[in-house]
Amino acid sequence: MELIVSEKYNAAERIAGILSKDSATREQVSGVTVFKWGGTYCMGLAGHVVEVDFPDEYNEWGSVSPASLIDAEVTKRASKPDIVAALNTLASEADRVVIATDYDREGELIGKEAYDLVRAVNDSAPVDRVRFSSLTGPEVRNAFEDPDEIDFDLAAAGEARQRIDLRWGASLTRFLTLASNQRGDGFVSVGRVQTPTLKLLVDREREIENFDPDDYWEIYADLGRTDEDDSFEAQYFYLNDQENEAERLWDEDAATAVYGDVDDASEATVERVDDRTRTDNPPIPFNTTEFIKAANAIGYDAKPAMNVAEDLYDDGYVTYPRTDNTVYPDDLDPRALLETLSEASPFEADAEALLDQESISPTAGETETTDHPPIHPTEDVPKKKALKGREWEIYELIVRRFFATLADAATWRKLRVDVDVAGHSLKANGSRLVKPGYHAVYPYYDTEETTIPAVTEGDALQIVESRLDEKQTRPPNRYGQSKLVEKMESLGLGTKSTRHNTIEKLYDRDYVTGNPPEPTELARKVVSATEEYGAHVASAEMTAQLEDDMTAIADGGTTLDEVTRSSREMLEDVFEDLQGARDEIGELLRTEIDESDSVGDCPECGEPLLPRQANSGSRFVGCNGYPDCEFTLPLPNKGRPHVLDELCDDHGLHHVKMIAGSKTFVFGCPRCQQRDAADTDDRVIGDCPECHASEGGELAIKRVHSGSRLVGCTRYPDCDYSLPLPRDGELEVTDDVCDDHDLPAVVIHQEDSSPWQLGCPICNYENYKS
DNA sequence: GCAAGGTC
Repeated sequence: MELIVSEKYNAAERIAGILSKDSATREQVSGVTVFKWGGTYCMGLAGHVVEVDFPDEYNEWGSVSPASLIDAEVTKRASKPDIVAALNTLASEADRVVIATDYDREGELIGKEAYDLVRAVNDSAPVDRVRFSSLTGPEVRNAFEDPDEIDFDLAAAGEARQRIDLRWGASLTRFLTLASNQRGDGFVSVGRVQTPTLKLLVDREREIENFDPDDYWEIYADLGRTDEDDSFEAQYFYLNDQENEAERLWDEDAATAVYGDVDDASEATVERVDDRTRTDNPPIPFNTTEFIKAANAIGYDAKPAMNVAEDLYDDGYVTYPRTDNTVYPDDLDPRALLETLSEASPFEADAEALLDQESISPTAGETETTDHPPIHPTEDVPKKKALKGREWEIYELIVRRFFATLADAATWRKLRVDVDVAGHSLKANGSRLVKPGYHAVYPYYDTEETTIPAVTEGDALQIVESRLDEKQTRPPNRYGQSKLVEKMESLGLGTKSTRHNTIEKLYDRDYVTGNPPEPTELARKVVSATEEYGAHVASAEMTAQLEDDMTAIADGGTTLDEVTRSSREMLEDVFEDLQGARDEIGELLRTEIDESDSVGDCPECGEPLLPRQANSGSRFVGCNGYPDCEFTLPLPNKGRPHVLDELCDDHGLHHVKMIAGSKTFVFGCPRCQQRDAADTDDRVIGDCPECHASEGGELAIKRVHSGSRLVGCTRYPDCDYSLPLPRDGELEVTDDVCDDHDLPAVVIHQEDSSPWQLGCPICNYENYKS
């Protein structure tokens, strides 16, 4: 039996289809769907199915020093047990195995991991490697006709990255977390990619804060021939020391002097008219970064944009969305694809217009890779109704980008008019789109025109109005998500598959808030601490050096052991500095965490109250003075607590929100909640329909630990009969008793709305269910 | 409870 192993399910399906001429059938092996034809099985992995980790005895953060991770053994364990089990089952029976993972470094490593799993159960079957850069018939058949071997050096390069990232990330994260006394999920996370990315944001924020604005002046005049309708705006300019044109005047006296002359004048003379055309070339094909950039421009954040693209890929409508490639492969036939799209609404007209062009020659970017093509639509075109609104919007963007890369260039007419006013020069620029070219099929760019009337040299124009604008230089903008992705790419931080996830991680770790992402106090402190004591991990240089080392390993110039050894020596040096400054670092991180996360002051000792998590997992608000002060307040266990700005009038404490995806809710003031929970304590309203007859259980209104309310049996947990109640609003139990269930009607009084007649809790629940 | 990289 022969076994083919690919990187993912979709690729396995395609390979099986191509090699079996669509005769392959599906089969379940250890709960995994695989493909079978003749004597061949083909299965897909899910990327890495094993992951690096330290042995179990290193799991205990409290009893193992972070520095001991520097020399700890790094092992591999199955992270996708069912897929590993399926691979084991098939590999043990195989006479030959073919590794068909993606054609890139990480694919080589994933293939080598599969090889190791195969060898563990089968030491004799030959293991070949095939490489193809697109999942098309000719490419795939060619690769299988001429198989190659696994490149163990290339895989070792990937393994070096895994080990170095784990050792640096885990040891430093534990060190900073323990030094700052963080518990629960409030850990202080550090890594080769996330920390330099965070530093980009923090550095920019520092620039913005330290920015010292300068005053400057600009002078404008509205010029016209006969009436104001015809007027256009011209701006004063001069040649500076470097003989370049400049518009900004830095000296107020000079500005006022020039403005005085312009304001006094009544006429301008046209000195020069420059009329030229400019070619506006169509954009390059979508790689992941270009796609995220374009999706950003129509309102999608990086991660949601990728999620939608991945869904479209899974449905077969677009090609693989994680790619660095900006050059269409030779086997893509744009004309054939256009013809398919020309039969699909609403693309008919645009596709046909492109087919009518004299020639169809796609644009190309600078990066050409071997793993996947640029993102483009497939031959399988969905109907608009078959997609959700967001999916269609992204799908249309991808289709139109494909169109744009095949379309002709646009042409702009650029008109520049220079005039003289009292010996000063002013200029006006007009632009008109004379040939829309690719803009006709790709309407996402700004094509606003500025018209200026036709004037000729020597014309005299009236000065309708003039202005002296006082302005100030402005700090740079924060990085938006797409700018950040671009910046990460240019620095080599992360990969096409991870950059959007890294940004998401910064939000999860409370390092950034808002959009564009703004670094929090904690983020600044973490960056400061790592810059000072663990410099290497805060700098993009670490990645650059790792890339060089990986290239050397792949080329055989050095070895995995050599590279990881010298990396460990560096990490040891970092830890020598860190250990000496442990208290300082702890103090630095702790004070800031207190300020940004504090619920308020402890009523018993005045220290800050902080959201905490006990070792049991239960959440509470605890006093920073612990163990000297043991004051606590309960919190729900569902979700992560987030301290809001809003303050409680009664207790002066901040309201707390519990972040739990779609179940996110505002818990409110923890002290009020504790008081209300005590007030509503088990008000009995009737008999339990489940167990009153046999055990005497009664129904009572309860507020449970999570903060929500319910009607439940007093014999809980022996009887778990319960009925839901709304979380918010004051509860009134009326004298109105339900004939069917012998329970009183309940009314909910909410602020800003009329009372909600809930009625008998059982009737209410039955209505709600139906 | 740690990283980054795959993919779902």
